[in-house]
Amino acid sequence: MDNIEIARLLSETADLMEIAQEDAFRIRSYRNAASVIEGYGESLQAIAKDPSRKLTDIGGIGKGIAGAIEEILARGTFARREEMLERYPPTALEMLRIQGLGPKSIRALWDHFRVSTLEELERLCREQKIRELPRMGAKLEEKILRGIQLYRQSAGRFLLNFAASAAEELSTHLAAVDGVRRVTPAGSLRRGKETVGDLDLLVTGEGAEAALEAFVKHPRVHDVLGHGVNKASARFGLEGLQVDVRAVPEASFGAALQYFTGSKEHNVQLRQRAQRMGLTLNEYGLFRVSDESLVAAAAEEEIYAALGLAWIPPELRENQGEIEMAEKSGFPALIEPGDVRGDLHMHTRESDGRATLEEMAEAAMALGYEYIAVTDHSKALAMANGLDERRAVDFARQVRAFNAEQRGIRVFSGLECDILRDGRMDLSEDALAELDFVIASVHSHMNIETAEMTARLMRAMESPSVKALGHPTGRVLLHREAYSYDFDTIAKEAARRGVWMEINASPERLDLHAALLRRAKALGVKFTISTDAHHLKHLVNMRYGVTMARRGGLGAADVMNTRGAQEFAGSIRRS
DNA sequence: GCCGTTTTCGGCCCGACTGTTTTCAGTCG
Repeated sequence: MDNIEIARLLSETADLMEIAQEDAFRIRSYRNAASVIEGYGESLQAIAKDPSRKLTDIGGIGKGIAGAIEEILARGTFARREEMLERYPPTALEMLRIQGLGPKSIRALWDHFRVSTLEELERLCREQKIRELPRMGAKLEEKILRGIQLYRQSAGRFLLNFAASAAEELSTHLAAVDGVRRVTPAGSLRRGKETVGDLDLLVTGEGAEAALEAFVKHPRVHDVLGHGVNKASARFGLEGLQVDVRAVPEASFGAALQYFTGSKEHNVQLRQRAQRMGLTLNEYGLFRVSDESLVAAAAEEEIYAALGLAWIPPELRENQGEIEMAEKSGFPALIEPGDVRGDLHMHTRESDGRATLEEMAEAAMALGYEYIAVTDHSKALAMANGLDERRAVDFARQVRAFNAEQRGIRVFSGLECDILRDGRMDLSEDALAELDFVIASVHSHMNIETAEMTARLMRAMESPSVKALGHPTGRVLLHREAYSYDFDTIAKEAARRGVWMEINASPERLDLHAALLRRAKALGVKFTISTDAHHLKHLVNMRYGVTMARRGGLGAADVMNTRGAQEFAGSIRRS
């Protein structure tokens, strides 16, 4: 039982307690504990086992929740959660994910209709029954129907970091089997797609068949859907991510990797190309049609080369013009994780982060960064304890003192300043001018009309302090659509003013995405890649942002935080 | 349920929008 799962059980229970309308502060304690545990560096299981340690020494965990955690570690659940699940169906948790439905409405629906499935809820909306309840009407029925639709679209897909950590866990497990030569993720995970439907793992070596056996016996693998000598499929973890493990002969590894990496559309194009050349391509290799002789199979590079193409980075294999590029000129070098020299968006305890400035700086230094910008929220985000003018200026002073100590990393004082509804900055220009690096972000009024949102962002960029637009589309993967504005207009203006666009590396956002990155780059925009870390452990999410940049065809030169500290400092200096 | 203390009980974050109302509850961030 790892920390993430403990956190999930606590947070789930908090959701159910909310439906049960229990004391709001008690619920908050559960949520707070869940968030602390999720970001906690050490395994709670290890701490619980160690007689010299106490769970209650962790801030946010008191006697009650420590008891719950011990119960979870002993038997996988705890009394209050079980009690809640008896009162409300597990679908109540699903309903909470539907936008527009909150705990009170779910409670009312349950009390009056005993709604226990999404299908029933959908039917009640269509039959216009919801409006029979107090304070509920036609608009809400429509909103719920839209919400259910969005929920269904996102169901069965998983965030990139979830798929990556599942892949790592399983790869380690399978690589330990005797005779296994290598375990390689393929599919949308290898392409770095924002969300992953299922996970493909290729295993080579004499032990490959034994690895399939080990896979289906893994403690977190269940619901085995199929298990032969070449392939095993099953579900992984509580979330039920489908995983396909394939045993692949070493001699055709390249062909298999190419085939199972996809995308489907990319592969269709490749096969058509092969056909035109009198060749045929499948997961076993590239063959001559005339005499069925093998042309290439062992390595991807050989296959692409035999098709007259430069090797195509997996992130680009989406049939978006990459084949034409591979045919003509090949690719300019894409940005690599090692190119990034600093992280320019993170939060500390000053607002809604979990660590201090010093802790963040130290962790960033351990990652090899030369500099960071600490960018807490501004006061409009009251729930995040955002900074007002006085605190922002104090903070800048604090950062100057930190830098004076020469601790081996440079910190830029920053702010993620809210863009108010009318496009004004949340803090005065005087206060913003004290800071080194101001990101402007939208966190409210996200459903306004296209024209109004466009004007709002245009006005935000008028502030001379604004250096970058944070999470520029505002999308939250599997949860919320991007807000609507004229992207080209904003990108052009950003390019003209030298305002950079952020690639937010948080796996929930990955914002901007590939298509908009291409568009913005073509319009002359420069970018930053930053993690938006709220915990120390979020700092490692940088790699997902780099993946996104690669998918958008960016090189190191397009990204400002690949510059060394000196040069970067020069680029944010006020003229 | 946690925390911190003026140490065992009181405080814990809040503003705005939406859709439903006719003064506000529920949701969201």
